[in-house]
Amino acid sequence: MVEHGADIKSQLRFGASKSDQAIAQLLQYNCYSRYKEGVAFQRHSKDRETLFPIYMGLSVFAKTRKRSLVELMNEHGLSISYDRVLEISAQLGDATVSRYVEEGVVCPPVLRKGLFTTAVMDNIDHNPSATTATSSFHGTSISVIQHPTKENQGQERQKISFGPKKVRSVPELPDTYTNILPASFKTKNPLPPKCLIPKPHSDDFGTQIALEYQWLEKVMVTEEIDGAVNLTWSAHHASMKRSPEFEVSVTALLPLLRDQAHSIATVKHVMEKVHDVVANLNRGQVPVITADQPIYALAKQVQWQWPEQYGEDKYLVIFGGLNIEMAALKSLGTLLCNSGWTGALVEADVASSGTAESLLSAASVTKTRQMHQVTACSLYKLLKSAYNDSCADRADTTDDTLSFEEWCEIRKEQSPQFHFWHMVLSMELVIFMLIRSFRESNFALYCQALSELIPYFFANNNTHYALWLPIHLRDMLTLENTHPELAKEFQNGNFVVHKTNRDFSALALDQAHEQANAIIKGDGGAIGLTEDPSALRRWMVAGPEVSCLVSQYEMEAQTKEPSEHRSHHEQTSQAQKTFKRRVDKLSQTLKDLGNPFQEDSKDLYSLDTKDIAHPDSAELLQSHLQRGLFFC
DNA sequence: TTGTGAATCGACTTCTACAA
DNA sequence: TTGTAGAAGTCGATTCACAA
Repeated sequence: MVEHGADIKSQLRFGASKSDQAIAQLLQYNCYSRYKEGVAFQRHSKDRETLFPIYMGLSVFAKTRKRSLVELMNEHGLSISYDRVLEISAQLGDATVSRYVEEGVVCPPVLRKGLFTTAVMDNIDHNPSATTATSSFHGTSISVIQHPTKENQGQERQKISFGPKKVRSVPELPDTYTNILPASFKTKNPLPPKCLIPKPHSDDFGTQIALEYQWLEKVMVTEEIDGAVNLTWSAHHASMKRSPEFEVSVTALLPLLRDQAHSIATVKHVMEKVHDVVANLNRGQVPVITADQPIYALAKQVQWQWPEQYGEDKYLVIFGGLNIEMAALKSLGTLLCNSGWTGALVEADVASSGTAESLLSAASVTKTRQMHQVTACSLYKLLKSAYNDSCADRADTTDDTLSFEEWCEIRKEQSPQFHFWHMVLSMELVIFMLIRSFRESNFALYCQALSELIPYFFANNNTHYALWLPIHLRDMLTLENTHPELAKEFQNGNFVVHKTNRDFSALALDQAHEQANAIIKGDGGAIGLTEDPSALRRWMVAGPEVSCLVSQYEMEAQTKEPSEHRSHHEQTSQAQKTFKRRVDKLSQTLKDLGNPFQEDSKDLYSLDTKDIAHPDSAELLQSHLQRGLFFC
C-alpha cells in the first residue's frame, strides 16, 4: 500500500514487496508503547521488536562490528540498539557454550552428523606494523570441513535456542578445550616406521601431461579471440568438464586457541580435539588433519612418538596442498632468479618491475600462477618455432625427420640454455598438474604430480619440503592398504573443498582454511579484540551463529538470490583477451632478446643482461634433475 | 491494575597513572 | 616514549516504589 497506492486492484497486482514488509516492520518497531514526553530518547519495548530491525542490527554487527554504525541506524529507527545486538549475541554464545558443555565436545552447531569430516590446523599471527599498535596475536586456528554428497546430505543437528534469560557475556569455554597440557618428546627425533613404498602408475603421467600440452597447443594456434574460445589455463580445463559431481562443503571455524601452533603440546592437543569432533560427528571415521610444513613435521613426530594414541593406523596427517603449491612456485622462483625472466616480463610490459621481483618469491599465489601460465605458453611457442626451423634446415640436408621429443633430448645435450628453459617449462607444467588435481578433485593425479614434483625440491635444495613430502607421498600411496575407507573418500574427491557451485573451482583444504583466516584478520574480524578475552569469545562463539541468523532471514525474505552460475570466473572474453595479449607480448620480447631454444653456444646466460654464468653451473645443469631423482 | 520515573546493573569504552 | 592495568564513565534495559 505504501508503494503502490491504496486501491485494492494495485494491491492484488503487486502484492507485498520486500520494502513494504520492511516499512511495516519498522512502523511497528517505532511505535512506542510507553511514549514519554520531553525525554532525550524513547525506549523500545521488546514485545514490539520486529525481525527487520534485528536483522539490520545483527548483519551490520556481523560484517563490521562497528558500534557507531549500528547506533546511527538505531537513531534513525532502522535497527535495534548496539547493546541489544550485544545481548542477542551473548545469548546465542551462551546457548552455544551450554551445548558444548552438554555434549562434552567443542563442535559448532552448523556441522552435520554422518558426513566425512576433515580438519585443518594452522597458526594465526597478527603483527600490526604501526609503531603505536598495542596488540599482536599468535594463536592457533582450526577449521572443520565436511563433504556432503548427493546421496548423503548429513543429518542436521538440533538448532540452538535460548529463552528469555538475560545474559551479559559469553561464558568461558570448557577447560578441556582451552587448557593445553604440556608435552615433550622422550627421544630427540622420533623416526618413521619402515615400510615399502609403491610407485604411482607412470603411464597415467603421460596422459595427464598430454592434456597440458593440448592446452599449450591450443593457445599457440589460436589467433583471434571470439566469445566461445577458452584460452586461459583455468578456462580451458573448466570447459573440458572433467570434474565429478559435487556438493558444496560445510565449513566451520573452531574457537581460536591462544597458544602458538608450533609446539608439540599444541599439536597434540589439537589432534585430540579434532579426534573428539570427528568421533562426535561421524563415529568410526579415522580423523584427518591437514597442516603446513612445520606443523606437519611436528604432527608426524607426535604420531611416531605416541603410536598407541595417535599412530598412523589411528590418525591421518596430510600436507597442505596450497603450501606445496607455494613452495613449488618459490622453488621455481629460486631457479629463475638472475635468469632474466623478470627483466623479460618488465620489458614485455606484462608486469611492473616491483611485481616481477615479487613473483620470484611467490608473494601472491594467484599472480605468480598466472604469470607462469603466460610464460609456459610463450616458451612453448618459441620451442615449437625453434623445432619447425630446425626441421626446415634438416629437410635441406637429410630426408629423415626427428620427432619433437627426440629433438628436445638432443638439443638438451647440446645447449645448456635450451636445457634450462626446457626444465623451467617442464616444472611449470608439473605445478599446473598439481593445481589441476585440486581443481578437478582428482586424487590419482595429485599423487602423480607430487611424485613428479619431489625431485625438483631435492634438486633445488628445498630441504624441508624435500624431507617431508616423500613421507606424505608414502602415506597417500599406501592409503588403500592402511585406511581403505579414507582412500575411497579421497578418490571420490573429498581431499579438497568445494566452496561454490562453480566448475573447476575446488580448493586445497588449507587454502579454504586460509580464506577463513583472512576473515578473522579482515574488516570486522577478531583483530583488535584479541587482547580482550570476553570480546574475542563473543566473536568466535557467537559470530557464526549471528551470521546463521542473518542468512536465515535473508532466505526467508528472499533478499539474496542463490547464485546459479556454474562457469569458472575466468571464462569471460575479457580475461581471454588479456591472457592472449600477454602471451603475444612476452613471446615477442623473448624472441627479440634471442630465442633461448635456438641457442647453440655452450654458455648459460641471462636473457636480458646477457651475463654469462660460471661454466660449472652450465655443467651442473646437465645433471640437475638426475641428482634430484637420485635422492628420491 | 496500570503508568511513571528513579535506581540499579553490568558489559563495554575511554581515560589516567605508573613503570620500564 | 610506550605499554599496561585499573579506574571511571557511558548507556540501554530492567526493576521497583509509588501515584492515579
